[in-house]
Amino acid sequence: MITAPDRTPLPRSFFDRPVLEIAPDLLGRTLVRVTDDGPIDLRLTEVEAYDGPNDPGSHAYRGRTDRNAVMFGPPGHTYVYFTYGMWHCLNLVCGPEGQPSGVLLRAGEITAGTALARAHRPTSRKPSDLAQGPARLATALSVDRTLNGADACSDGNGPFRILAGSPPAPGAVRTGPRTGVGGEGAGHPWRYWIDGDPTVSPYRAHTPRKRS
DNA sequence: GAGAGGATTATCT
DNA sequence: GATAATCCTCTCA
Repeated sequence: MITAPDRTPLPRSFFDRPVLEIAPDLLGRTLVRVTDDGPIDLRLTEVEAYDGPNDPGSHAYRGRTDRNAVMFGPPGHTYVYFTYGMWHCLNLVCGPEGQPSGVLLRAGEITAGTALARAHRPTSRKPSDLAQGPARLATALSVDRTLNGADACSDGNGPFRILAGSPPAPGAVRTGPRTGVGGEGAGHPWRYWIDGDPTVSPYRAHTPRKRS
């Protein structure tokens, strides 16, 4: 007897907690991206926490700017930023309003709407790499800056919904240093993933770019 | 299979 | 002007 995953949407109160509680609790949940062409379901397998003003790796560490303003807003909204001249990354704003914390969605498994996701990412070679990495995830879900600040907890027709899903067994959740963050911020084990999941992006140590 | 390096632009100092 | 919460392609084994 297989029980269907819980498709109850998570309430906004889920995100109104300390970000270090929320991040591991998001693993195994299902993010539904509603596009004009149909919904795509993504089961989250890897996330990273960014703890606002206390976190040198956070975009909000140096205070509020036009780009990161959404992180200072109410929880349960999306924060989308553009990086490396080519890619978008998708975050969820956490914690009480005024405290700029967020969770970067690093990787996941497409569980429905696979054809749509493949259309967004035609270079993908196998199902497990459709959303293997933060920029790939955003590309597969057709996320760009027009979705910055979208409500992920709306019960109506919003572009996002997050379902309760099926959280992994506590022992299956691993933590470790974050990717791509150097300096003091590298010391915090604020990256969370589901152990052994093939969609988790491979760890790469922080490598400063060489000068040409 | 694994490692190195180029791509490309918004944002901040 | 430098940097960035990265990905893709090419090269070599």
